[in-house]
Amino acid sequence: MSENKIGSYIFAVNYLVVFSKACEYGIKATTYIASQSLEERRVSLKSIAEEIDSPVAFTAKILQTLARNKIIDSSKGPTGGFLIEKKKMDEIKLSQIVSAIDGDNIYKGCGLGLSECNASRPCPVHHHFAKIRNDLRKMLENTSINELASGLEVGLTYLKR
Amino acid sequence: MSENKIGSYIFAVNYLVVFSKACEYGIKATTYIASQSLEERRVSLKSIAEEIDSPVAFTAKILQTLARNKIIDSSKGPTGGFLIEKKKMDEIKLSQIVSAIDGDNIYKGCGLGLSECNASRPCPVHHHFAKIRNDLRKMLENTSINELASGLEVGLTYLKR
DNA sequence: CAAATAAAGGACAATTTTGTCCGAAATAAC
DNA sequence: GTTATTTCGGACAAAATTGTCCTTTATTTG
Ligand code: FES
Ligand code: FES
Repeated sequence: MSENKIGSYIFAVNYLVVFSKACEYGIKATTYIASQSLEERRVSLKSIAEEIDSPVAFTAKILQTLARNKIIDSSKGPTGGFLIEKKKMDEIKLSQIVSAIDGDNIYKGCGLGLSECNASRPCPVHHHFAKIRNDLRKMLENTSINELASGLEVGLTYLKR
Repeated sequence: MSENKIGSYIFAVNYLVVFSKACEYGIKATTYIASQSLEERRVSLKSIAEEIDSPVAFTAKILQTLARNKIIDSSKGPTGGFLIEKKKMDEIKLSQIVSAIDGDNIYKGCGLGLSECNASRPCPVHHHFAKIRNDLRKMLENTSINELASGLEVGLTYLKR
């Protein structure tokens, strides 16, 4: 992380963030749970946090949100843990995870923070921006958890470094 | 802004943020200053903040940073204010503003927060993500302030609403 | 039924980002 | 030189996000 000064204060940089931390953890957790569900294994909070390299308690909050949104299935008690039904894996898209965690009305925002992105009254970067944002939206809507989990299972992708 | 619950707390959502607020204000301010500089007018902090609809004191910090980075020119005293030399406008790209405010090593980050984005050890979304991030980088590197300022001057684009 | 286990949930703490306030320094006009 | 104006810079405050701790609730096993 580079440090840069703005006025008197220093603030550490968060890259060209697209997802919040909560979302990052949510996507990674869901992917990991799915990959284990492919093998009929329920996974515990602890093992998830370890596998995706995330703070345990914070991850718990996110999993609760995902469970309330029926994206993942949770059960308490011994042998409990998290699971995703195989038949649902193809239906669950990245966009749903993002919506569950960061709320709806996502892709709508103006790149320069205008209260509304509107092509008939565009901000200076609208034309440049809209295409990229649209590509991102499409990508999120077209990418299924099944796809991500498969890549992980086969050892093609990784969840930590 | 939608409200969404994560666990016990409620947090307001910041869209699929790409720029920080500081960056947004920086881009808008620079664009406005440039559009006025095309007409040989220096502009004051106050008028900038008003025109781009941003908090005055916070905007001041950002303008200071941009001035230190020689992206804009500032002068004190009566008749003082901010200015961009016409001959520099073609050279100043969005990427420079972003770097000045949010620091360097921007476009490098992994979409899922891995410590490093690495194609030979990719995260599950790397393949989907890299293209979008690259498009964004190119866009920022190719868009000049002159271009943005011209659109604004002609009344094709807007800075608030 | 008791004990052990694991998620749910509430309260709270740390950090980061955003935003404010106010005096200092520079400069132009008188 | 004094005054008015405008940016600079430091300290501080608020808000949002990220992260922790601890108690409760559900469930399995013996
Ligand atoms: S109006 Fe700014 S991105 Fe569309
Ligand atoms: S490794 Fe995650 S985006 Fe490249």
